[in-house]
Amino acid sequence: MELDERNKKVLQAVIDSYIASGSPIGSTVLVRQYDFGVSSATVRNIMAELEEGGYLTHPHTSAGRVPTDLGYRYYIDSLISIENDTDDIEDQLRQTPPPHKGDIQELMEEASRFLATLSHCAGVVIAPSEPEGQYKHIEFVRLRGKEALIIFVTGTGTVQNKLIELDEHISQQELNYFGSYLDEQLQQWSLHEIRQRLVDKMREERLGFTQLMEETYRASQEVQGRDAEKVYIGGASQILENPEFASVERMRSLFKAFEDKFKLLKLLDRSAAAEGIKVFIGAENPYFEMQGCSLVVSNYRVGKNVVGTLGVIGPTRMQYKQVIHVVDYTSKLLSKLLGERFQGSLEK
Amino acid sequence: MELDERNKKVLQAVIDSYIASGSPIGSTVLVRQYDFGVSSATVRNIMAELEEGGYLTHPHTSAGRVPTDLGYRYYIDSLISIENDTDDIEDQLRQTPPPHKGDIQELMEEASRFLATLSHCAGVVIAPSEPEGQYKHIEFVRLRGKEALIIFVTGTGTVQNKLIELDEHISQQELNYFGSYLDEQLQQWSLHEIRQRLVDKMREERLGFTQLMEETYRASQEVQGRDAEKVYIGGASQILENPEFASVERMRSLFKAFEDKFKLLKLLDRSAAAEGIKVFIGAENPYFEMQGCSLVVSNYRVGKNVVGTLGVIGPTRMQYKQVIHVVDYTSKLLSKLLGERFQGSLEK
DNA sequence: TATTAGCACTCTAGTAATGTGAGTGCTAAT
DNA sequence: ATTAGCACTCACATTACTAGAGTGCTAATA
Repeated sequence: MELDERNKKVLQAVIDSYIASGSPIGSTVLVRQYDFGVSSATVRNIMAELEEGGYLTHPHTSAGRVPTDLGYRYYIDSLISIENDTDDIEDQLRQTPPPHKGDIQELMEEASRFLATLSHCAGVVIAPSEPEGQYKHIEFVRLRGKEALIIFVTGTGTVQNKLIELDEHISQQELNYFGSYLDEQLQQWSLHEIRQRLVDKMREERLGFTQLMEETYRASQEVQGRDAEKVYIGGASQILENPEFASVERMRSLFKAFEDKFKLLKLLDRSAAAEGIKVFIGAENPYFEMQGCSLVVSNYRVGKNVVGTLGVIGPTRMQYKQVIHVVDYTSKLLSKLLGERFQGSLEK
Repeated sequence: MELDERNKKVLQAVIDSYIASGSPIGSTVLVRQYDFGVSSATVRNIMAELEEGGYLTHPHTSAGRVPTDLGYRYYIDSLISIENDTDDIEDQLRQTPPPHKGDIQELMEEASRFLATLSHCAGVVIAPSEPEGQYKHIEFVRLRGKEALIIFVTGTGTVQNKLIELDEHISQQELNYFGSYLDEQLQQWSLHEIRQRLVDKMREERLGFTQLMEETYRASQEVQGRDAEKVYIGGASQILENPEFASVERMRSLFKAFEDKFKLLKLLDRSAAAEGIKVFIGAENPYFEMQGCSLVVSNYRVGKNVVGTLGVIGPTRMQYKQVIHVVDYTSKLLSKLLGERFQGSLEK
């Protein structure tokens, strides 16, 4: 269904007004607030058309109109760019202290809180996966008995470690030897390649470190995914400020959903592939059965590589314009902050 | 005020019944449920006495009695041990999969969830601080430019790392040299002693590594506290199952409190000193202004050393008997699990 | 003297009755 | 095509009423 210019204007007005007030919008209120140059009766007719088109609904006969998911969709896709009054949020952006450098974990936590504070919704950040899994250094440390620790240091300064158990009784010297052997290899090869080469080496040469290699291989695989699995949720209580979550039942299910971070991960990961900002409205969210929630997601990158996802979860009735702006800003900010760290490692 | 045997029995009955039902307890209901051998009128008189003593209150004139904080206090201190019917919870304990070994972080997360599942409240665990800060190994890794990474490996296999910046341009060889020097020292000295010795050495001998030592010293201090600052909250949504948190306002403030992990940390740490299980009822909680919440805390240890705190946060009206049991059980379980890891390091 | 039966009194929670007002949808006039 | 006018609808708030659980007091009882 095509919308003519006037209908668009009314739809936008209804949604803007509804987002601002939270209660259904009636024709009289609308003409008083916006100046369409027509009477409320005409607006009523237009609204009826929009309802027929599926953009608006009625909670009940004698109530005003409320946007549907489709309405929001249209709003996001076609209407939101018409005007660009994001000055107020721009101010807030400048006033809110940005996440600062430090521990990667802290950075992620702060970023999620940053998102939450500015959007008044829950902020979500998925930790960066190491780009191409380049390691700068691999270290073996003997612990008691058969146990040893493999330490992976990435170019970004992230350190991962994994406890392994060795069958044979390998001395620290031997471990050091193997470690420096690996280090040498690391000068040329990415983790992915090393994995391959390790397996190859194991077949052709019968090195004494067969088992150790095998363990290292496994450990690197596990360690690889570990960071990427981390989901940081900040300011979840922000979302409760919203009147639509006044019902205890909804609140509870929302928080249950937050606790199941794995699902969230899947949800966000799904959108990581595409470029730019994505908005998922209400029932469009596949894994997130929570009704009445929207999602604004983007991803952040280092250089050309997308390394992580971040976004905002809030009620369907959220301040899309501002939230989109905030998410966009944060993703660029995070990319920049991470870029400063990664730079060195890429020129290795 | 002294309570005679019969009054105690009634108080216990009221609290038990109130904990079970959640609604104020009237005299008639009570005599029907428990057999005191007296009529409801007498029970009414007793209740009036108990109210005078401050153990019970009235929500309003024509309602039953509800325990006060003082009532709960008396219940915990004097009444709860009289009977010991924790068989049902014992069953659940056995049926719930215990936290298993693995990453320390995972272990903590699982422990907090374990607590939550069994107590139907929020579970809180504070990560173990390293006992006496013994390090097994210290490693330096050069990154780009002036940056370097110090890696601390504890006897328990926990790895901590800290990014530092060096003024001079120290080569990896020099770093290795200094690292092995430290490693050598570590054979004899605990971190605490090394700290001291580092400072001393810096004064008497004029080693070339002055700045590096200083950085290492600072880093170790920071790293030392880092783990202990971590608060794991599991199953926060469990607490919402409780009817007393039906009000959105209370729910919100509770979750806000959860987000302020630092306060929680203080709150729990305060109780870490004392032995055994501690119960803080309602307004007894100092930093936790949240009304109507109780806290059951214990700590866990490795060998003789208390290394961390764990507990449960729930409504004042919680199943104390069972929760206390669960917290006790979990603290012992965690001590055992950690003990298995630490054992090796202590015999170093 | 402690206990108990009986009864008047209190207060909440739930239900029904009622009114108000915002808002629609239709029709007829412009 | 637009608009004024009007009947109609429905949620929401207010009020009134009732039922019931529970207390606290008093007088009778063992």
